Amino acid sequence: MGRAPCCSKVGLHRGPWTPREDTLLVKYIQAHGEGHWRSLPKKAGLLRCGKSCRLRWMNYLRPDIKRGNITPDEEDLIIRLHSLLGNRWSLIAGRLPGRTDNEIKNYWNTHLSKRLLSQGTDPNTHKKLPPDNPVVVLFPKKKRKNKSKKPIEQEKPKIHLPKPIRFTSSVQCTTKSSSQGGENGQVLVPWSEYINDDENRTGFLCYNDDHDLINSSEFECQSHHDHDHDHVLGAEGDSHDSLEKIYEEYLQLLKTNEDQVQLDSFAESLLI
DNA sequence: AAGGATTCCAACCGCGGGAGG
DNA sequence: CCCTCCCGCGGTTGGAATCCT
Repeated sequence: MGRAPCCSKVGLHRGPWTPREDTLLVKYIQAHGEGHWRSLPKKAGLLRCGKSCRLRWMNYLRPDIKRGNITPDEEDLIIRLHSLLGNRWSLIAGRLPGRTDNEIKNYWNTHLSKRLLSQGTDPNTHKKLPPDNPVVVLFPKKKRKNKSKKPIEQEKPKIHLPKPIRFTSSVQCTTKSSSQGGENGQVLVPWSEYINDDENRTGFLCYNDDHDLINSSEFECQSHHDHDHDHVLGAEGDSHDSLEKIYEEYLQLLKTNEDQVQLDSFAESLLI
């Protein structure tokens, strides 16, 4: 007998979220906090399943999401963490302030894996491909209907690490200065219009003409986050050093778990 | 300009694991 | 233990946007 679906699909909205749905979700979470996703939609007045609400919040509406291009430093860190951790996107995302696992996964699949291949590196093993034996990688051209589960998973080192820590972002604010209207017809909705914010946060949800959320990241550091990691992140504008420190921190963790960990040769070479 | 091909990413799906009864 | 519920994760998909011919 199969597992029951997470929620009844009958009568529930699917597909892209509307600004109104975003508003309802943000308001509810601000008032009641995250969690209890299963019951959240009903209480919030949303015709969505809990998973959909959670995903929308985690990947799009959270105030600490950093939107915009992945920087070269972030790319470098993603590649190096992927070489150590494999497709553990949530772990990788946990070390990239303001980035979500979904975003990193998408970026890897659409940009980084292809770039590694073009550079003659196997994106799965991070080893150099033999030049006389080019691997033909079949990127799915379009819409595979075959829903068969993933094939044999590649061997990856078992790494026992603490749960990833989400960093709240203190990202450079591109729209903060334009208090009511963004550029190019963007509509900036102050966060305070969505929520009763008693945490003294500032920022906006930024919608364009088509009501697409462009940016919701313009927040100062929030009160309830791990201050022990603030120094790791460092000050704004010091992202390169911060990312380096994060990577160093990972290496340190790996060193302390050497008896549990079988690193692949690439990771081992990094530890020397 | 048209329309087919490709890219990109938000959203969905199913599974596994932890917590609690 | 076993079962159920819930959450979070990683793989996959749909379709809008963009590119190409």
